Amino acid sequence: MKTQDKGRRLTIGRLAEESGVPTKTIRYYEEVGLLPQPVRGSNGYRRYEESAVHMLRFVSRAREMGFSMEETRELLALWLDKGRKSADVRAIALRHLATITHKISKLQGLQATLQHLVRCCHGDDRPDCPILEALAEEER
Amino acid sequence: MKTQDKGRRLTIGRLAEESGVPTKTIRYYEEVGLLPQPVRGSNGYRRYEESAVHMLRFVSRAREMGFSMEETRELLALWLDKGRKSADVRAIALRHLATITHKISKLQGLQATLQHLVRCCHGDDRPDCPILEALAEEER
DNA sequence: TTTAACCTTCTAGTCACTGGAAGGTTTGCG
DNA sequence: CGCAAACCTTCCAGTGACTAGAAGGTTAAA
Repeated sequence: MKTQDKGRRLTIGRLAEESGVPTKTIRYYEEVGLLPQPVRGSNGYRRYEESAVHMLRFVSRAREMGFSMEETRELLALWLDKGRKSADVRAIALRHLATITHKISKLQGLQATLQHLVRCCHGDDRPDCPILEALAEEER
Repeated sequence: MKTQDKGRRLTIGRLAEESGVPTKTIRYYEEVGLLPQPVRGSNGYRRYEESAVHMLRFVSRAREMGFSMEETRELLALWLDKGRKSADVRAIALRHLATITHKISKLQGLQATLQHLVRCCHGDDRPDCPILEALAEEER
C-alpha cells in the first residue's frame, strides 16, 4: 500500500459533472453544512474524494423526491450511520408523504374550482366573467 | 352634498380587520405596487377608502387560489377595467390551471414512489432500509 | 505566450411575506 | 392632566433553496 495515495481527487467542476449538481449548489450545500468541507489544495481549490460523488447523488435524489434540506440532512446522517434504525428513516418518509398528500388535496381543490370557473367563462370579447365574479364575491 | 365629505376612511389596522389581510402584508402589497398608495393624514397615517376593502379581498382570494402576485396584479387590473375581455381573464386562469395540474402529477409521482418505499421498509431497529437504498442507488 | 476554462469569495436577487427594532401618535382611564 | 396601551410609521433582516454576476487568481492547452 502506498503511504501517499492522494490518488484521484476531484475539482468541484469534475464533481459537478459526475454528480449532476451545479458547482454553485455544491458550494451552497457546503456553506449550510449539508456537505462536509473538503480538503483544499495549495491553490485554495477544493479537492473532493470519490465518496463525495455518492454523497452528492444521494442528496440530489432526496431533493428530487421533495425532501427539504433539513430532512435531507437527516437522511444523509442516517445513511452514513451504519447503526441506524430503519424506523427513523421510515418516520421521515412518512412525514414527507403526509405533507405531499396534503399538498395534493389542496391542489386538487383548487383544480376543481378553477376547472368549474373556466368552463363557466365564455372567454370572448365581452367583459362579464364568472372567474372575476368568484374572486370579487362578497360571501356572507 | 357636503363639500368636505372625508367621511369614513379607514386606518390600516381597520382595513386589515375588515379584509383579513395583516397590516404588514398590506404595506408590502403597496410597496410592490399591487395596491395603490392611499392618501395620508396629517400624522402620516394611511387613510383608506371603502373600496380598498374590496380590492384587498379580491387580492386575498386570488392569492388563496394560488395565483402568483403577478397574475393577481393582472387579474386585479382586468377586474378594474370595465372594458376587459373575459378571454383575457380566462387565459390567465387556464395557464394557472395547467401549472396546478402539472404540480399535481409531479406530486402524485412522488407519492406513489414514497408509498411503495414506505411499504417495503419494515421500520424497526435494524439498519437495512429500502428507502435509503433507493436514494443511494447507482442507476445504470 | 496567450487565452480559454477553470477556480475563489462576496454580494445580491428570487417569491411572498413576516418579524422586530426604534420611534411617533392617539385613545381611554383614573 | 398624566400615563400606559394600542395604534401608527420606516427600515432592516430573515425565510428556503438556490442562482447570477462581479472581480480576481490559477491552470491547461494551443
